[in-house]
Amino acid sequence: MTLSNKSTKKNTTQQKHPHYVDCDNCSMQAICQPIGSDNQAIDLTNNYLTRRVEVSAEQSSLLPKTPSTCPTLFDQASPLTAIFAVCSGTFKLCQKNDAGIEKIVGFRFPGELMGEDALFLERYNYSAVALGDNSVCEVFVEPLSACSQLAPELQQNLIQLLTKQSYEQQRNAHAITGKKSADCLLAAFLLNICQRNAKHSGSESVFELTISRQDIACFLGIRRETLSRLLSKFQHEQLINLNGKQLTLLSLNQLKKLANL
Amino acid sequence: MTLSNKSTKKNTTQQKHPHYVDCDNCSMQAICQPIGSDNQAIDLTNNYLTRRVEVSAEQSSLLPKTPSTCPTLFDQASPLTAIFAVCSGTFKLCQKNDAGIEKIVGFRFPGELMGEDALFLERYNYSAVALGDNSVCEVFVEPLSACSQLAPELQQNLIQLLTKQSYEQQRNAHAITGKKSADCLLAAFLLNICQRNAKHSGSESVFELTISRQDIACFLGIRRETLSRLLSKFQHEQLINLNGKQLTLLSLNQLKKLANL
DNA sequence: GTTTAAATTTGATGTAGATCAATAAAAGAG
DNA sequence: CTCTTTTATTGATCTACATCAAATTTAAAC
Repeated sequence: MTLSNKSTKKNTTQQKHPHYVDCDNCSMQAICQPIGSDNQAIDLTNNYLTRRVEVSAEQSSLLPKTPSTCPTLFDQASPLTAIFAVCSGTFKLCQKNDAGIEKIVGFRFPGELMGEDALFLERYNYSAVALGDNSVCEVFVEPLSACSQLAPELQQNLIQLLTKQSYEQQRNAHAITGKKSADCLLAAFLLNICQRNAKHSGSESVFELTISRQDIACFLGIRRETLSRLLSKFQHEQLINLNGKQLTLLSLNQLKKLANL
Repeated sequence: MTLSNKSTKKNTTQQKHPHYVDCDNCSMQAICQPIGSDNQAIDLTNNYLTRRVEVSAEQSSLLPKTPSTCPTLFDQASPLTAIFAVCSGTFKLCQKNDAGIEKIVGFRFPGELMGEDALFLERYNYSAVALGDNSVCEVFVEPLSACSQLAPELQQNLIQLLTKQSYEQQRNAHAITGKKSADCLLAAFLLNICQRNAKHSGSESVFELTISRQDIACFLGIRRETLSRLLSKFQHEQLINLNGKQLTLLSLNQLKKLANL
């Protein structure tokens, strides 16, 4: 187990999110494990890594709830200081275009990265907002860069991480874009989020949907009314079941058929 | 000038594409220039780089014209051997999903990369097809990898290249996805391709459109009939002019307004 | 608990773009 | 050059989704 005592303590004080990701299933793994496979492995990670930092709505509970005090991990266009891996909870990634119109460009679940695509411009490409009480691992870029100059293996791992991310990014984009009908789009989305959460939620077909209808609709590029109608339709057709926030996919096969066609 | 004599010769024997990209404007630059800024710079590039390879429809002119003999640079799912930069011409990138439905996931213009996102899986994620008579620079991955083990600076440059690509990829995706109306989508697309070609075509508002209507429509996710109607509408509204393959954007401002809203 | 506000669902109607169908214009073949 | 095939444009209709509007549920505030 790679967690420090401090982190474990945090885990016991807050039980709302039982689904912490294993380090083994985390995309950050390439750069946050001690390098070298022998017994004399050096652990450089202390220089740049902080594990399980909480990012919660409660952090700012004393302040009035305005958009500016919402639980934002980092803001679009601000200078890159660290890249993050989600430990628990869900984040939404928002991007404003030149015209100032805000769009949700993605969601991040445990084991997934945020901010790593800012390494080029050294400014974040989107804002990351916590949906509920979340936690993240934080990798500070400056010391990471310094360490990777010294350790070729770390640098190699960083390349591996970046190429993997590039691939994942494209794959997720492809899962959504180019779907014609809204049915198709929604089916693809539901399958996508359940699959991405399968490893730590324990099931491929059950997921706690903390994302609001508004946010899902915005991400998919449809109206919330349309989304609502479709969810109802899917439920009537026994494709899914929605019980509060608990989403269950009842027929993976039928959903896949819908999503691919 | 960084081109070899051989390359320059090729340039004179084939005049159909006057718009070869400058190496200075090419995304491959980080890894295809001699490293070290001093006079004793070593040139490792001979080990893995071949400049200006032609990829043309004419290559296979003796064979019957079937889809299988079309000028494909590489095929989706085949093992990664090299990554490419476009020197001249236009490529379309096609991707088949699990259901076997083919989609155009992008176009590549001079100075842009192809196949670099295959470094993780070591298999190409899409097929690259030349539209007309094109040329590319070819970087063989195995020797590149070997060289980068020896030269930390090259490895650093490779990281830079990958992070830049990740950023560009996301930016281009964002330019297209999430646009509601087809007008908006088309305006964004026209601006995008003209901008990406501005440096080597010499103009931000003129572009030789070698891509077929079918391919554009497929990429944008609309029907060719709709595309046709929109192009006619744009022409009536004096937003663009189409003369054969010559596309001219008549009002960048109005197009931008259309694209952003 | 009650009250208020926000989020979600359901209903009625309008419109953008798909689909079907027919020309028209380019591009190849001989 | 003519003939054939492919690609692009224009027209008529149909449908999925957006939009406007109201009801209902859920969550937050007190």
